[in-house]
Amino acid sequence: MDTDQLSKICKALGHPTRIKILEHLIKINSCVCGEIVDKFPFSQSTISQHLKLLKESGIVLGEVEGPKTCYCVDNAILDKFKAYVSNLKCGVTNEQKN
Amino acid sequence: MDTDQLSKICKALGHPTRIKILEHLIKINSCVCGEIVDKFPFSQSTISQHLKLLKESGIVLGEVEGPKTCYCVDNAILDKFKAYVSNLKCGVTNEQKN
DNA sequence: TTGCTTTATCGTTAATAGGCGATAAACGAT
DNA sequence: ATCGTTTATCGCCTATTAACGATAAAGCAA
Repeated sequence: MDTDQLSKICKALGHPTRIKILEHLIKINSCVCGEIVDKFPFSQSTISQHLKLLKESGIVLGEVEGPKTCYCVDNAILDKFKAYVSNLKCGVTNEQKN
Repeated sequence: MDTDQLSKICKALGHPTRIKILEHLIKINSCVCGEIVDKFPFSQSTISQHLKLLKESGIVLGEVEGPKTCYCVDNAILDKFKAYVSNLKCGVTNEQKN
């Protein structure tokens, strides 16, 4: 993961609602858009937009299932993100691979 | 660390230049603004603005030393940030304290 | 086909971000 | 008191974001 991709993920997580959506997806593993809409005090279009940004950052995947869309976390990307953040420490910070 | 604070830090890191500045600060531990300006292809005002955002997020501290300002990482906040991200995993995700 | 449900997109508005040059402010030195 | 250095802020412009309602699009059911 390079700086650009990391910054995109961070940007996607730079909004409390999107963090909560991500945490929700992690917790229940997979979720249809409408169920997420029900959990938050925003309109369907707003949540759809948040999901779009999360998807564009790569941290979330969306799969169309009939008329619905099922969202889930991309665990490979999440792991890379976590690894990058974990490695933010003195000296070793700038040498992590992938 | 709550969702709002986390989202602010993520937002601050939602730009590649600010991630690089943070990594630079981590690597050399402490740095005067001018030295950072020299390392990046942007104007002094732009870098100063980036530093301001990093400072407002809490991840970076700025200390005035005479005519200069010395920036360094707030390791307590950085550690909390890293802990929060590390705990983003199935089931346990939403239960971490401070 | 006609409808129903679900989700994505469009259009709008207000606010925020990113970049710059110019200027102000703070301080040390002369 | 003035100058030089360093950093912060202002003003400007453009681009992006956040929110909404309205509408389109996709698929299932009858």
